[in-house]
Amino acid sequence: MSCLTGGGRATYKLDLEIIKSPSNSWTSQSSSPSSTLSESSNSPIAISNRKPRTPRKRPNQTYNEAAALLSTAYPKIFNTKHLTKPCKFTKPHYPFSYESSELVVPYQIVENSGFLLHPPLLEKPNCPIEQRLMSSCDKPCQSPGEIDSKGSSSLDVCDEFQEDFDAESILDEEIEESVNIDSIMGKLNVESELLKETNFSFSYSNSSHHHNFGTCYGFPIGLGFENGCHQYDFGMRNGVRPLRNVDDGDWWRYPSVNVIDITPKFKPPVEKKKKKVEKLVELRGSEPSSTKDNSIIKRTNKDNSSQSIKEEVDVPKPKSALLLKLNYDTVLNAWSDKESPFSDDMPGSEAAGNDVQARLAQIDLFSENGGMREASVLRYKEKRRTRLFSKKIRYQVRKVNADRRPRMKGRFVKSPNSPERELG
DNA sequence: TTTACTGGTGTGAATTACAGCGGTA
DNA sequence: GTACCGCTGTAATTCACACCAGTAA
Repeated sequence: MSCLTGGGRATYKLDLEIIKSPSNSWTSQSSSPSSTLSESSNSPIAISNRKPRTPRKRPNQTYNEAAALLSTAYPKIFNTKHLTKPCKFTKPHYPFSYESSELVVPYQIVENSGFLLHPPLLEKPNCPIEQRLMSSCDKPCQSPGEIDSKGSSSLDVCDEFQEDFDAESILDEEIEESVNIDSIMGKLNVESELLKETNFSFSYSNSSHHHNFGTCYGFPIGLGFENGCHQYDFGMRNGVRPLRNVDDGDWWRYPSVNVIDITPKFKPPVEKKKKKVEKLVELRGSEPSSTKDNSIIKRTNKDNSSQSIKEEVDVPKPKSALLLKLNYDTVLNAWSDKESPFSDDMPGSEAAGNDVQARLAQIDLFSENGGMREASVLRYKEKRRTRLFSKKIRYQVRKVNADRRPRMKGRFVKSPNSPERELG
């Protein structure tokens, strides 16, 4: 290596290029077509008819360009000063993977979108459900890095990820927070009209909006659980999800239930052709009965009250007896006197952190009001508050010495004041 | 006397993005 | 002829780790 360094940096690089290229083959200095020439076997002068490859964009370049474009077009909304270095893309998780039991609902984009979720942008969308569905349905290939807020608000997630991203911690978070009952308790304002022919169209209506949506993965919704006068429908993970019966204030920040875990798994179709044939048959033969055969639950909520009127055309009866029974009133009562676990001030809050132990001591773990859960949440918060991601320096003096030590290409070299040199 | 530790850089493995190609409808 | 899809190969990028000398433990 040292013998190649004669002519300075440029020569050094050129020599390396020549060495790395196959012998007797002339490679152009442009980076792209080398493979084309090398493929042309023996002839040293091989002319390729292939169209030269277009310059490749760097990863995240498209993202950055889009961000710049958006900031140019809408400087008030997309502020480039919040544009942080995008995180490395992770493998997209496929929401309907049948083996997956992950508790993620991919409707929020966190990674690589720091500026997109920055507080100025977090305005209430005009069309709530559309917003959700667009992130889940209209993007068949999940944007990498999409994660679910899973128990924390959008703002929390945003801050969390801007501060530090730790998959293990997220896993811990999900485990420790366990089942998100709170999201299950949401009361629905969803009116779903399903299954016209083979398409599932989701519709939603409240006092001011009514939206229809097209096919979304083609999964029927209507699976739910009953409790007293309520019947709860579970939207599919990428479809319509339960909405809280709250005022329009923060509904879009709330987490949702992962329906995959409570939905009977069924196998994907084996053959596309067969499916198409069945589809045609169904279209031709069973149009009148399609609305009867499929579960359709109409739910209207005109007065926005908790007692939503239910028009049940045909009660869904899941074949498998996987039905979640939830004592809604009891859960509500249990949580009524507790503040939301997601509304705390996170890392910076020293007072809250110092208070954790005291609060833990006061919690009756075996009370019927969920003391175990509160303790678990507090432990988790304390753990998250005190976790370290940076390198821990155990000996500060060694750091000082290392900083003073001379280096050559990052490696320590003998200092001019070393005893050996003095002796020599 | 031995060993662990300290930080910046180089390097190879791993990962990701994407153009190009062939097959099919 | 065209569009779509899946596969393959390559370039670009990220990541983890070794390396080095001096010194405290």
